[in-house]
Amino acid sequence: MEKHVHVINYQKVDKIELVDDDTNNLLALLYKMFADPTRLKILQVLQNTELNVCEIAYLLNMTHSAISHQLATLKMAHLVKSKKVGKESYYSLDDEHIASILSIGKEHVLED
Amino acid sequence: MEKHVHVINYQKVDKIELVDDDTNNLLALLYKMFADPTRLKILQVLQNTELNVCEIAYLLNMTHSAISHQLATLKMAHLVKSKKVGKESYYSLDDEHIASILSIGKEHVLED
DNA sequence: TGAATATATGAGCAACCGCTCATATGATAG
DNA sequence: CTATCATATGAGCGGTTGCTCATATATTCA
Repeated sequence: MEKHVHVINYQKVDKIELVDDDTNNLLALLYKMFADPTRLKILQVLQNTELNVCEIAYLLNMTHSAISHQLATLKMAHLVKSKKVGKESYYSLDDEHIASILSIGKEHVLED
Repeated sequence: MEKHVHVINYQKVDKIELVDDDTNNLLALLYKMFADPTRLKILQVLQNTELNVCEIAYLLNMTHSAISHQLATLKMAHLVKSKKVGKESYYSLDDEHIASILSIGKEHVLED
């Protein structure tokens, strides 16, 4: 870290409170789930209805393996949940904030 | 892509419309800006007031270079803007959706 | 002009990420 | 049981990212 005297307005700056690091890392982890086109598409198609791995792979035109990996990631982040029905696993959204986050993002993207 | 016959409910699935890829990639790019703890902190401190590079580096306890790089990234994504005042560059938020996205994320993180 | 300060920027590197491929697990049907 | 299908999972590889370090640019002041 540098040791110079800098142009810092301490009166202004020292009033600013930072979110604690743990919360911040969790936040970053959450947004990271939305930061990949594949995961975004998965979350989008699950907004309509629950789907199994085959159906998602078919919709996104990707391998089952790739989809399964991403679903595991999304599940760890508590954004989707799954239920077994026979051989298939049906996935659905597990968070009521997902739709809000997606729609605010879309507002930003579409207004340029 | 696999060639098997899968358990796909086409009646259900073929009704689902995907967002076009360009929009989707832009969306992912936007969320990527929130997916890093350093950038998150920068956006958080700028919610209070405009700040120069030194002030942000001081608040986050990081080098000026690291902060400057991240600010350039955030500027490219149109999330912050800057104005020159003498030797200093003052950065501020450049998007009214940032606060919304941050607060919804916080709701998700804090309710576990 | 020259020194000092504030910021920007390029190169480089370790760590991470998203895919593929191979393989394992688990369920159902014969 | 065995074969098959659906999914899960581990290893590994190429591309990306976020930092550091060195350097460049820009502004102010003596």
